[in-house]
Amino acid sequence: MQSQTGVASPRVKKEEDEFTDSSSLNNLDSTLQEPRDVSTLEEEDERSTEDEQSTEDEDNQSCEDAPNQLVVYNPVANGSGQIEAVPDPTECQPPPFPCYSTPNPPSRVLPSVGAFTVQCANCFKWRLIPTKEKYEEIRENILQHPFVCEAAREWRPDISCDDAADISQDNSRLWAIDKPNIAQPPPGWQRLLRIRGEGSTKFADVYYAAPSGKKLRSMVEIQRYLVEHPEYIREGVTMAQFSFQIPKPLQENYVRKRPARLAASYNGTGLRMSRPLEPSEVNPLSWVGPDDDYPEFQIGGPRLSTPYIEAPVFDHVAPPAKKKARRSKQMYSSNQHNIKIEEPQQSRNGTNTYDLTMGNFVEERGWKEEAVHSVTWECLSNGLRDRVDIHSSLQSWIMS
DNA sequence: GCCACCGGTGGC
DNA sequence: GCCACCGGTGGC
Repeated sequence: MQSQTGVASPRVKKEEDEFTDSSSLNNLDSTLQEPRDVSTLEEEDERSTEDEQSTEDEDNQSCEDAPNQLVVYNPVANGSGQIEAVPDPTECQPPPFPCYSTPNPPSRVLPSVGAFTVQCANCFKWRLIPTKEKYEEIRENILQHPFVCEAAREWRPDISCDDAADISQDNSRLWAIDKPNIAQPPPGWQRLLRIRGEGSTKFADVYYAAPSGKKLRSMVEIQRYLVEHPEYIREGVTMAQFSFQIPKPLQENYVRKRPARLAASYNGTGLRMSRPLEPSEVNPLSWVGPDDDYPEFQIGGPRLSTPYIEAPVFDHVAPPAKKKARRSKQMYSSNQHNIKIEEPQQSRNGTNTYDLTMGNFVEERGWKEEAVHSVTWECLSNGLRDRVDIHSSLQSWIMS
């Protein structure tokens, strides 16, 4: 995750936002654009935040393309988590809160989820999702049922792909990519996501709040709780309805890296196996610059990891071949393609070809999802220039 | 005393 | 490096 996004939000309260994350997947469509999926925004109920605004779409559309109506969640105005329709946002300005553009400004204010957005699989524009519940519903089957703008007509009757994106990634916000297909919590249960402060060892924590209010923080605790409260099991609650997968922040270095363990750096001979490769050594995508330079790189892409207990994943989303299967940056097992990677614009190094599977490529250190979104994939193995696009990603932007 | 939050670690 | 898990603890 290279792309970083700054964020900022003047949020003052700590929160418990939940943020559902999403992630994107790859698909093999051959479209011209990079598809991204969804992102939503949302905020936790009781907590308040400030309004948000939408910004131009990520396709670099201009402000003039602002939609006639945006769905903005205004936690202050209504803490219920409902969204507020804002007619004709004429300006595409940054959110009204302070910018978090500096790399890692210290902050003791816990960030919170400001919005959930989902990317349309057809036009790749990001659409704000009005409520966390709706977001969770979309996310649950995002792989099987990619989100499209038309689906937003449920809360925005006239929306279509012709409308400008509701929001785009920029430095004014911290973005995070959610995992796809995370089951909706059982009725009466709440899936809570708490974003940790910058510089923490983890980006966030997921908790489940049982109907009783009891908070559970791991599958082990869930299981134990269900055993102790068989009534839930009788009601149909199953372990498959829980997932502690957390979203990934797009801002680089948001999470403090854990010092490398000594043993891991050496092979049996005592020789250092390899130093961490600099992104630039490994892949051209590492050149991806700051968001400002490459706004399109900010989109979180598909995080092809396999959901914990979750539902099925696309076949071609090769199970993140556990990293151990990584022989080198290039060779992977099944699903392999010779992929030519081009930076769409501002290329600093032309085109490069790699033997990578989509999934594993995404797993490569350094780039991951955003990178996938920002490149053009060409399948060279069959002589065609098919584009390999990501079509479903979910993301949230975090308010701090 | 509780608990939200953070840190650390074992396993992969 | 990532993830799941859980212990510790500061603030209430």
